[in-house]
Amino acid sequence: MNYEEVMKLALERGFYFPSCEVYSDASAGFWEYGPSGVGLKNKFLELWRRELIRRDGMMEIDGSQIMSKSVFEASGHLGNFADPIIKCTKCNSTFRADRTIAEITNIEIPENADLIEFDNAIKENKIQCPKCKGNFSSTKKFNMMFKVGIGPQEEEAYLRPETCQSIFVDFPRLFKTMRGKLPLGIAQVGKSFRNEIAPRQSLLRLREFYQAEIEVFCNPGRLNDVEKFTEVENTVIRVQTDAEPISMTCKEALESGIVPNKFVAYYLGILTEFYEKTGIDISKSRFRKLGDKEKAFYAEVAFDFEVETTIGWLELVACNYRADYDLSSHAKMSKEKFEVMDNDEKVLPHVFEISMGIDRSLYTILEHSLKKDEEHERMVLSLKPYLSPIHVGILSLVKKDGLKEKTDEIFLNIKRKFDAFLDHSGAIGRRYRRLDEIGAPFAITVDHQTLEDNTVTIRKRDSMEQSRVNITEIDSILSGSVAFP
RNA sequence: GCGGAAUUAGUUUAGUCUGGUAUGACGUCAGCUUCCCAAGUUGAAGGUCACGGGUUCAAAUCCCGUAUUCCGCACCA
Repeated sequence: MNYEEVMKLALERGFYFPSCEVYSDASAGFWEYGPSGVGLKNKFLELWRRELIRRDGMMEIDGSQIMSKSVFEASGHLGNFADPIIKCTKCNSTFRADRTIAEITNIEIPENADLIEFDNAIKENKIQCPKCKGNFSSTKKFNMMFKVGIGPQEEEAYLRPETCQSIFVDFPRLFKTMRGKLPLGIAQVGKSFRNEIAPRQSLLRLREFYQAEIEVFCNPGRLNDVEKFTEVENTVIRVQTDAEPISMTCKEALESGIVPNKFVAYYLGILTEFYEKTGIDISKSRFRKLGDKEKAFYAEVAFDFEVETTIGWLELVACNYRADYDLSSHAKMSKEKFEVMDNDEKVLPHVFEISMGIDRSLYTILEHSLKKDEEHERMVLSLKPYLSPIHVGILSLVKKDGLKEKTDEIFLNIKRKFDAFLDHSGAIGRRYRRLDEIGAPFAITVDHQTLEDNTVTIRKRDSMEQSRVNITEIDSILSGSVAFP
């Protein structure tokens, strides 16, 4: 299904909707999750924990969203996260100074150069607005971080533009107190904030968004010393270096040199295995190897995990080999020691990052799972059972003759263990359709036969098939069917 | 941020040119009916027509501003 269909479902069924929508001064780029969206998000994260955090023996932390100025001085965000911007005084259009100058004059000025350099280049080459030939204002820095003032002195601090900085600054303590051993993965789920110039397309470009980030700390001398690589060596990943993505096993990707070492190959492998279990169509995915110009300022090697949707390829995860960029910067700035012992060797660990955009992932899951069943005139959200906001609908075929009471009793017995939804009202077909739209994989219906022999029917969402089971079996059937893989 | 289009109930939509407080569908709720796939039937709730200002006896409708959404450009760690 396309963006519009997903949007309609999201609004009608409580997946997500605009923030503060009752006020007309609500800002762009802020959206909230409704009950169905939260259900899906929580289960997605539980899957993430199982497939990445627990599988690899990582630690998870939960850091502050507001962090001090020093953190971002060290991280480079205060310098590099800002673009040099010029504005046309006539038509008010905004341009990147470095790119506009390069386009018109072929003079390359690094984006973190002194602002006066841009101004001089504009003056000397008489650069005018490409749109209206107007004159440019002097160059300014536009920083995408939200600045906040702490306490009555309004001490300068920032909302984090990525969650991972807490992982870096917490690393020395975590390594010491949690008996760390390289390689060590530290993960965090939380919100990040970026003052996007043009937020758009609901969950795809937000100013306040969820990330699930993993930073794996490693000994740079032992990047091919990865025993667990055998677990994924035959896992097929799709990699794109130039024109088209190609399917290959992790082993082939490693041997061909496209992926630099076993360490990176292993994580690309388990990441693919995770996404496969979300129900996203992996045949529409690719790890796109980024060229020097596209990479973030801290990355040595970078792969974007992207998935094709009806609105194009979406970047869901950024995989960056950040080397010792972060730890050495924080060590220098804070004067703390970030080296650790790896066996008998003292090393400043390198970092491989798996930075996942949760909101975009959820959108993609919805788009890939939402299907139109023409034959039965219905929309079906074919979520994996373990990701569905509702596991099971508990329905009475009719309300009378004690069926309602029996249905209530069944609901009461399972509601703490499963996400169950009780529904008595309206035609049975409509109730099934409603459950189909929020992705509930099962519906249990109480009918007259239930009162005679204690059995109910259980309906499967995708096939619409029904079978009859004893009430005492419900728990074990559901437990097996909605369990994480 | 620039240019264009749009904004009417939970969703979708008529009405806007030609000013007189709004139409239909689906959905929701309650009842009747119905032992299995959006059925039938009776009834109900839900809109200060995005927000602010102006013109007018009167504004969803005309004018101005703002916000948001979508499309293109630009941006995107």
